[in-house]
Amino acid sequence: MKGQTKEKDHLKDSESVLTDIALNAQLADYSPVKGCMVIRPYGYAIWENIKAILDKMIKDTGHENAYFPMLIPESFLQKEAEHVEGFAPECAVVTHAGGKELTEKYVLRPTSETIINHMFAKWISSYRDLPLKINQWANVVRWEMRTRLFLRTTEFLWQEGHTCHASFDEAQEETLLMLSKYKELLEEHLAVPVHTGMKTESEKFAGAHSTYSIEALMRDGKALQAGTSHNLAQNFAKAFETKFTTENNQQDFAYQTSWGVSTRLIGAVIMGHHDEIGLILPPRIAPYQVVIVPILKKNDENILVLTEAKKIIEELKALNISYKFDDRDNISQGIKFNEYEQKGVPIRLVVGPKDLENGFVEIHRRDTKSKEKDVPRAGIAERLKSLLDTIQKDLLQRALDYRKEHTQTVKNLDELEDVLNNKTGFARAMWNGDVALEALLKERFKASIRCIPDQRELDAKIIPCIFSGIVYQNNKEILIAKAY
RNA sequence: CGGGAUGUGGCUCAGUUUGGUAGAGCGCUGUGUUUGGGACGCAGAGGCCCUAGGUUCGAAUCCUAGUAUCCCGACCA
Repeated sequence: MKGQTKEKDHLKDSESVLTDIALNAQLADYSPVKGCMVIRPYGYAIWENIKAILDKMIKDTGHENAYFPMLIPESFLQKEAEHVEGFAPECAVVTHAGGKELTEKYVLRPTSETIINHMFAKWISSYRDLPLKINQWANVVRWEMRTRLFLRTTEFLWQEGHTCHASFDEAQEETLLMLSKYKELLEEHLAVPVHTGMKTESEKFAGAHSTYSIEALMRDGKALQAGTSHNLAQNFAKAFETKFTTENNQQDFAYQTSWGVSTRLIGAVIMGHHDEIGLILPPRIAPYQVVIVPILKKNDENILVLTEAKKIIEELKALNISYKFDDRDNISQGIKFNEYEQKGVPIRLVVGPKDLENGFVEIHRRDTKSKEKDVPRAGIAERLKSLLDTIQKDLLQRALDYRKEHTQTVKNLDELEDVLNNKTGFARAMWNGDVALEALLKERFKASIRCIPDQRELDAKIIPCIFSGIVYQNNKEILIAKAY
């Protein structure tokens, strides 16, 4: 009892919500190395589910998986000026191996544009070799000063897509296509609504021509960049001489893209769906969608209960519902209930002797915390299947409603301050594009321009630039928020 | 890299002020009684007290240095 109260109080403290949920739900644990985490089986299962969905999307859009090495010659990073400047401070470097100091140092990949371009240059010679569309699932290392479980760890897992095209427009099309796939992944499967849009110069990827991102809103009112897609144009191709012969027998540099999402998505799910008890998982990525808890009594009734539970399991399997059957007899059901609630299992199905006698079972919905007794045993699998769909939809709707409540249009800095400090969430505004004013946002409000959204909602002829107060039709619409 | 906190059985911590050779709760093992929302009894196992020096007859405790992790800022997916 004491433990329960303590945990609940803990969760109210928003600063430790992420840590508490990740640890309590056994998604991850701290490693002996600063900033690194161990992804535990339950957390990794979520990643595997996300990975399976996205991997199919990637393949369905014509990409192939490959694997490039983790060690990159240090000189590679230096070939692209902006790139080295952006990544040098956060690179871990291998200086010794085989008991000797290395002549050329190796960088643990912070991202793979350089080594991949080195290979692309060898593989591409003609426009007939294009487009070349590669993806890899890998780990990367970025020596961040401050880390948080899932949201920012020293080593993390991700996928990075790298493509080469014969024209800028084709690369641009690819950049936006993958951005839209990310949006689909987040909204349809993780139930996390996102804004798509372009990053400002100061926020774009080091070495890119332009960067697009998906921006999600967490339940604490902060924004999270949940994925990025870059049009690299010819920046890396020029640095690595990734050239091809055109149809007209001219030499041209390849037009490239890169795009990635990481285990940060699990952080997005945690911070996007939770309550005072703990995690709430969307059914489509839950390691198990239903947990079956039998009520055991150490007598003949158990045989009935266990036999019936096994039958239900067969029915769930037939409908492709993933499940966990917890028949441990040394733990009371109360503890089990609490454990699976903290883990965010979408539905709990309780199978007990008294209910079964009357042909009933009991269902508990994690997202609404509602319990339904006397649910007919007959047709339970179909009932659960449709309930899972409902939960998936409701979670997205809940997040959409939350985002709507926490998005305001602001016309001046006072209104912005009110949103950032009191209402929290996104502020939608107009901006004249002045970089100095963007920097002021960070200094004065500790907020940033999350993106120039694709979905415009403001009228540039009416809403003035939030900094200058001037109305001008070429002002850009922006989304401002405090971010992770 | 600054600021703060903390390193004691698997976990959460007490003990440190005032040195005397280590405790509690939970968990774990066995066993019995329980069982429809966090049960209880009995019997057990389990600890280089972060590391290295120093002071002392004697250090978890005092001194010095180091180290690690967490939290808060500057940097970032």
